[in-house]
Amino acid sequence: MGPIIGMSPDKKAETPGMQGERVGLRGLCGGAGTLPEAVCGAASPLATSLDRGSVGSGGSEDEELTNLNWLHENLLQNFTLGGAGEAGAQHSASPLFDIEGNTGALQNPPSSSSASLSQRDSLKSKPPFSFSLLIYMAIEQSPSKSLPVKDIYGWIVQHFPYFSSAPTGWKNSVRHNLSLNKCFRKVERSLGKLNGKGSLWCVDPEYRPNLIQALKKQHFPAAHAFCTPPASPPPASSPPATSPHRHLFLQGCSLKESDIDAATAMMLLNTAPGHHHANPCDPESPLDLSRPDLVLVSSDPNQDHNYSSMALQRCSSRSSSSSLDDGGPSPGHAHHRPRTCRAGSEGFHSDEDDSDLGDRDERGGRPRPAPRRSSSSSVKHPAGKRARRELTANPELDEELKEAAGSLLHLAGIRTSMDVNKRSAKSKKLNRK
DNA sequence: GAGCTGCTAAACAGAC
DNA sequence: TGTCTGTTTAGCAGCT
Repeated sequence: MGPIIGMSPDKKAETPGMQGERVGLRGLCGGAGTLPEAVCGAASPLATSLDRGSVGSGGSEDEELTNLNWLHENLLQNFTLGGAGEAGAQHSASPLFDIEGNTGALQNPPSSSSASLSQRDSLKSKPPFSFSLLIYMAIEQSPSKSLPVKDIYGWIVQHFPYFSSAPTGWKNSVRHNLSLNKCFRKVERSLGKLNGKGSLWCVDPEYRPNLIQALKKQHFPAAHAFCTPPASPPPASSPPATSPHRHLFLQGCSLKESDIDAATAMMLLNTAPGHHHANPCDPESPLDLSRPDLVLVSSDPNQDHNYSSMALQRCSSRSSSSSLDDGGPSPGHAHHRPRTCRAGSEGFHSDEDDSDLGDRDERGGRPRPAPRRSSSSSVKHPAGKRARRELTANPELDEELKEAAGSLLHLAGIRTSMDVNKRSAKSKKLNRK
């Protein structure tokens, strides 16, 4: 996978403030970077960045420091503030949350220091994340693990004020990413689409590891902020986009600092105990979020674990390219449609057999989508997928179905992926011998 | 230099 | 009708 650092080094003259953050995280963490590895190292990147950020705010900080500031200001602030910082997060000049948990920082007007000036400047900088990661973060931070495009916009704008003043082209990019990126799946919003147009978008669990790995590669130091619980819990009325942090705080502290990075932080969003909950803040959500069985992407840790375990295994067995788009499944794994969720349904892939009929495009086996203007049909697909996914959300039932389907297909002479896996395993063993 | 990846812009059509 | 949404294509640039 290529430059996942995203917001790729600019090709054009962009909004002011871009030049300072051009170096990006790669510049930070690159071995040849001007900053020592300690900045990106596992020892205490957060403290380092904070120290540097605070020290460097007054003077001849280089671009890397600017980036650290950016990380500090944008991410630490927005993430650690959580729901409590909702109002503040909407304003680029919102005060930082003290990493030590001291909310006293909230009392200090940001305009009182020179650092706040740089904060405001950097907040208008383009974040060093690719759109796919931004979307991923937005979706992952939603309680329902699914968001409509509009909410994704909102999340991005809220957490990255750069986009609030940026030309609207980025929205096109977001939509483009949602459509094109296999990591994101469209979900039927509800029966009848009572709540506006568009669908919900969720992260394909199968590709979540890819996204996580992409985040990992960013060495997102601010993720360590997830370890720092806020002094006061966010209000219950905290918006869905930030509420998951509460869970993050709960679990993050038990982890080694060195083990925590953006990826794990994001994972914690999903694995924090008791994470699954309804979305009280999203009355519009037609999904009954309190019922994980109805939620396409379950937020239940166990469910999700089972749900994506196979995908994880597969992803781990895949090439380490960590491509968001195409780090995807090996050719052996049928992926007829990018958004088709196959995670957790290994061996129950009757759809795989009928799929792959279409040719794949040049990018890593992603099937070329249906002819143009097929959006309506593609929208209808998730229903079947959802049903399948809901079935697979129950491991026992899933196993039964797998076996039943496997038996039927076996009788019919169709080799299921389960069989394929078994055979491949056998063949591997034989080959080793 | 090729291939891959990501970003951007544009066009188009359907849904609301 | 206008806006939003989703899809697709194309071009460009950076990285490996």
